[in-house]
Amino acid sequence: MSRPPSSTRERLAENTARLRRQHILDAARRVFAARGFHRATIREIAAEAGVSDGTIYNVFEDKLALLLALLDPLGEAAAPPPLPAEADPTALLRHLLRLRWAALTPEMLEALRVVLSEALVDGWLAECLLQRVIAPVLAPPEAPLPMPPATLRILMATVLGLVQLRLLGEAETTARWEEFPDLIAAAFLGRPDA
Amino acid sequence: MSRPPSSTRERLAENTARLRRQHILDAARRVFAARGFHRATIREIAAEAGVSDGTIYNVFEDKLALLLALLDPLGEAAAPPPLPAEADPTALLRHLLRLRWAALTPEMLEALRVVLSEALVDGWLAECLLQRVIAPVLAPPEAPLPMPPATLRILMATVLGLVQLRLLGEAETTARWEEFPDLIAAAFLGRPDA
Amino acid sequence: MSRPPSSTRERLAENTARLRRQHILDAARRVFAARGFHRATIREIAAEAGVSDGTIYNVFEDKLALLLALLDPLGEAAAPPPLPAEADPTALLRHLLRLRWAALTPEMLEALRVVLSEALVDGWLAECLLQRVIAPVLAPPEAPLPMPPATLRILMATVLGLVQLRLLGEAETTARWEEFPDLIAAAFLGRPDA
Amino acid sequence: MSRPPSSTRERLAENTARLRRQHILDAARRVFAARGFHRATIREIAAEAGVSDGTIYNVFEDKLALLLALLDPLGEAAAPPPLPAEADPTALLRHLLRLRWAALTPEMLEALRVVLSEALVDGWLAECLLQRVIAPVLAPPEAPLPMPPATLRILMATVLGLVQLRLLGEAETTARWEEFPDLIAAAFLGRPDA
DNA sequence: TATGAATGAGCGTTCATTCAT
DNA sequence: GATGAATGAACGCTCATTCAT
Repeated sequence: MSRPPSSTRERLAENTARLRRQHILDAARRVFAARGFHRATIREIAAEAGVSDGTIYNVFEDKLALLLALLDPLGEAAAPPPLPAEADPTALLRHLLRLRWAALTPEMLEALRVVLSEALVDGWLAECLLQRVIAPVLAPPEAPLPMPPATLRILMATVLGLVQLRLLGEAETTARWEEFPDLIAAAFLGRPDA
Repeated sequence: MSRPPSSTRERLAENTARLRRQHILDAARRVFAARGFHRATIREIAAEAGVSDGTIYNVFEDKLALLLALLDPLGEAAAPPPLPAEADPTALLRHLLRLRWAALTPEMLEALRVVLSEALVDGWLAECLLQRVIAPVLAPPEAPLPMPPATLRILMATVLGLVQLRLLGEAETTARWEEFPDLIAAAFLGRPDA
Repeated sequence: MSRPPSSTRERLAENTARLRRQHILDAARRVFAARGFHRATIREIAAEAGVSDGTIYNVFEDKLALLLALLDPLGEAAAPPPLPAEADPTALLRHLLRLRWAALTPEMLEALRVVLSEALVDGWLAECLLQRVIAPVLAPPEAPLPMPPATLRILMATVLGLVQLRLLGEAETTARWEEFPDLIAAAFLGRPDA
Repeated sequence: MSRPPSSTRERLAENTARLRRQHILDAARRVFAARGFHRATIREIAAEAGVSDGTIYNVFEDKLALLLALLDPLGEAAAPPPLPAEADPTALLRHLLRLRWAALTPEMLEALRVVLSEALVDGWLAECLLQRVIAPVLAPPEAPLPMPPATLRILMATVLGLVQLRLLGEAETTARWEEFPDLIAAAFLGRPDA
């Protein structure tokens, strides 16, 4: 009855579906971050996304699936991009930290807020978080900066803890957020002049 | 039945009340830690404490008040005990960290689990946590180890992040938990040969 | 603070609980019979019973438990009372059928309506119905009237079918309801003068 | 693309429509029988029929119309076929019952399962069932076997009750299903020596 | 005409809180 | 005080039905 050949039509529908999915997911991330996983209601998320309750269930299995879907971009952020051939370990660490910092967009922080919150009291989600987000950082396929496991944990903990302080709204942490990559690198390896 | 309450009886009643309050609070901490604040029900907590639902409301305003009450021992732990007159900054930092570690009893970790989880998504609780627990550490009345604010945040974040990793069940962090005070001190100030 | 010793108080509470349970069950039977199991809502039943939704769940596990509880009086009705020492098989059969008929009170018919309706499309409920209601009739501990199994089924089916016709509102069946015990007995064994 | 519809094409389309209708109805019967009217979803029926949800609504008004449509073949089965000129009433009754039994195909039993289930709790459907299926049996245009109305009800009830016992899964009834026409005839009219 | 995503009313159920005893 | 049954608002989720394509 209409012109477009099925493959075009199909691709259009697929695209629409992907957009709708992302649209709902964005709404979920915002509402979850603002209210927490349990206080957020499906109706709120649906309203934020401009769809009806039922539509969410056409795309996601249930409320928990919305939360799990927020993990995906977190995992992708763990992939180490470029990789400069730096000689100086401090400069290399600083570079790596800046990359991490660049990945910590407001959206990412919103997602982390709710995922961390829930993972603290949900063992299964904690495991997902560890395997899909934290493990790739702790054991990268080709670590450019060799480091003993415990030190790696300490470094990871520092980043994680600063994210936490910022999410809690600690004033100084928020105000000087951009300085931390350099400061951490200096605190850990640096101070050649100290 | 008898009117004139003796002071002994009053003191007894007061003691009983305090005990009951602590008893309920212990139960709340355990149940909150095991199930999370929202999944935990007043009924579960009452059962764990061996009292009836209504009794909890004789002692606490509402469910949130139970959570807030868990903050108190956290705040007390921030008070810096003894204080040795150490000359070596690394040894001093190590000592301070060991004190923190000693304060992180299983009960404290249980309380942190639920308080951190909820504070991430409840601004008001986050503020309470910052003022009553984190601020005392970040700006101790008499800092024995002078440190710029940002560095203090980094140190705090490292501890907080390790607590988080442990609460998430990260294997290596849990296994080597006791080593971290020394490792952190070494990572931050150590390297006498660097 | 009050007079009645605990055993009296307990007995009172127990009695109240039993009454409330029966009250809710009566309401459920009426609403289920009028609307069917699935169309009936917990809210309707609660309103009919004059309690709130939640109260029903203090007494019954879930909606299905209300339906299952309707089976109990049906099972009790199967117990064969007195037992006259009749010589004439037709008279004995007539007597047994009259007993069955007497058990088919309006309340019993309401319960049968919804239980039969649901058992037809729910294998598990059908099994419950067979074991708890139908089996005791088909294989009574001491059958006063020896009968081959197939004949017993036919007799049972006749009763069941008449109940069904009446529940469907078949006019003639409803109008002459009271005559059926005698008519069935005559049709099966009787006609000494035919 | 071409306007003038040939009568052949029209007939083809009509045939297709009839086939699709029957196809959907078969699927509905199977799904209704397996899950019950209310538990069955339009989506399940559509999947079973291999069409989409919307297509069902092109053919049937709504979900209830699917159930009503299941009544039609039940009514047709009531039409008395051949009719042998038997002299012996028992043989005649046996013959009639065998005809009924032959009509009780698995498909017919599936339809009866859901129609009886729903008619028990839906007065309007019960009326349809009585008028279109039961009445033709109770008052056949030319009754070959004269019988008083109450006896006719008893006979009908016996058949209906056996169908019910079988649908409930009563083991003996299912196992000896084929014997019942003869057994009923014998029980009602038999016993030449009585 | 066939499709299947969108809709949203309405369901069963939970649980913090109250209050008569 | 202590109790625990009663409450009812609010939740996650379902699914008959519609309608743009």
